[in-house]
Amino acid sequence: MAGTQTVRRSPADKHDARRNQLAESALTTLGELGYARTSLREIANNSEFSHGVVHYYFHDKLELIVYCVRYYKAQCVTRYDAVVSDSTSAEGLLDAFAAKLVETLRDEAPMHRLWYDLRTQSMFEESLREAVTMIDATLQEMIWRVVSRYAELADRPTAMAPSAAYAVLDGLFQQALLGHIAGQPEALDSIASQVHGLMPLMLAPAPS
Amino acid sequence: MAGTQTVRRSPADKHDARRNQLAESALTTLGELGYARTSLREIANNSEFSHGVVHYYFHDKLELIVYCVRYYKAQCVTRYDAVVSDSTSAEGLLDAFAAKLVETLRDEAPMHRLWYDLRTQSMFEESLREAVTMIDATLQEMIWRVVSRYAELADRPTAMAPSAAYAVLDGLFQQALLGHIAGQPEALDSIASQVHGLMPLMLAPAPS
DNA sequence: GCAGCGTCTTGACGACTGTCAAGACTTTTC
DNA sequence: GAAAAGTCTTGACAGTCGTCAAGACGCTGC
Repeated sequence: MAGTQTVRRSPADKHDARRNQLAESALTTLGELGYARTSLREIANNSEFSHGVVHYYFHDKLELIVYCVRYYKAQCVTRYDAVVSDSTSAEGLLDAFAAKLVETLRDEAPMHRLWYDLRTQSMFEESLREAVTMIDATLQEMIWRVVSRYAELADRPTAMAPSAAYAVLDGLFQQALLGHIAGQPEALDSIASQVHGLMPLMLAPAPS
Repeated sequence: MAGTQTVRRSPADKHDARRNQLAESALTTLGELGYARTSLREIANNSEFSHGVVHYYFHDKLELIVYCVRYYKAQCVTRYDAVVSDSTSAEGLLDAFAAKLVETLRDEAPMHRLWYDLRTQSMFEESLREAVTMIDATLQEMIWRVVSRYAELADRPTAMAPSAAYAVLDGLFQQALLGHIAGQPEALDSIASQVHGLMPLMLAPAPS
C-alpha cells in the first residue's frame, strides 16, 4: 500500500514477478520437450535458479503447469486483434489473417505444439481440464472476432456457428503445424491457400 | 513351410501372435493412461504376462509403441467403408457418415484420444514421426473416399483438396472428442449437426 | 531320460523423478 | 549492528522407470 513508487515494489509484486519468471522458463522448456518429458530440474536449468526454488513459489508441479498455461493464454489472445482492427476490406482481412497464421506458425511452433500437447493431455488428466477448457473458449472467441469481422466487411451473414468455425480452422492449423515441424516446406504455403479457400465458405452465399 | 495345417502353426506365426497379443494389451493401457503415463509394467499387468516378456518380443519400448500404432491403424482404416458402399444417395451417405462418427466417438473414445496423443508426441519425438505420418495419410485417404463418394452421389464436383477436407473434419472430430471426454452431453449431437452443415460446403455450389 | 531350444519370470541395476527439510545467504526492520 | 523475515541452495528421501542378465519352466526330438 505505502511506498509503492516506480522503483520500489511491494513484496507481493516481487513474488508474482518471480512466478512469471519461472513460468517463462517453464514454457521454454515445455515447448522444447513437451509436457511428459519436462522435469522440474530441467525447468530450473533453463532459469537462473536451482531446482528447489520451484517449491518455494509453487506448491505442486501441476500448479506450475496450470499457471504456465494461463500465463501463456494472455499472450495468445490478442494475436489477431490488429488484423481485425486494421483491415478495411474482406479480401484485405483474409490476406492479413492468412499471413499472420503463417507467421505464427513459423515463429512460434514450439508454443503451439505445447498447447496441443496440453490440450491432449487434458483428455487423460482431469486436473488440466479446467484451464484447457477456459483457454479453448478464449481462442474460439478470438477466432470468432476474425470471422464475424470478415463477414461484416464482406457484407454477408456468417453461415457457421462459432464453435464450428474454430474447430475447422484449428484443424487446418494443426495439420500445418504437424507438417511444418515434420520438415515439409510446403506446409506454410498450403495453410495460406487453404484458409483462403475455406473462409468464404463460412459466409452465406453471396447474393449474385 | 511344412506342416502348416489348420491347428498347428509355425513358430514364426506364434511369435507374431504373441506380439499382437501384447500390442492389444498395450493399446488398452495406452488408451487409458496416455503415452506418457504408460509403463511397460502397467502394460504387462493388463496382460497375462510379467513385465520382462516385453523385451523378449520387442527390442525397445519405442518399438512396441510403433508396432501398436501400426497395428491400430489396420482397425481404423476400414471404418467408413460400409458407409461408402451401402449409401445410395448423398443425403443417405451424410446421415450414415454422421451416425458412424457419433458411434465411434461414443464407443472408442480412449483409442481416439490415444491417436491424438501419439500424433502430438510425434511433434516432440522424431522416432514416432514416420509411423504417424503414414497413418495420417491413410486416414486422409479414408476420409477422401467418403467425400468423393458424397460428391458423386450429389452429382457435384468436390471443392476442396483431400488434405483440407481431412483437416477440417479432423478438427471437428477432435473438438467433439474433447467435449465428450470432458463430460459435455451435447458434444455428440453437436458433431452430427456440424458435419451435416459442413459436408455440403465441400462440394461446388449446386447448379440452381 | 536327457539334451536342446524356445518361452517366460524374477530380481536387480542405474538413472531419473517430485518432494521436502535443513541450512546458507540476502534483505529488511528496528 | 543485531534480529527477523524472506529467498534460495543443497542434499537427501522414496518411488518409478527402462533395461537386462540369470535362471526356471515347458516342449520337442532323439
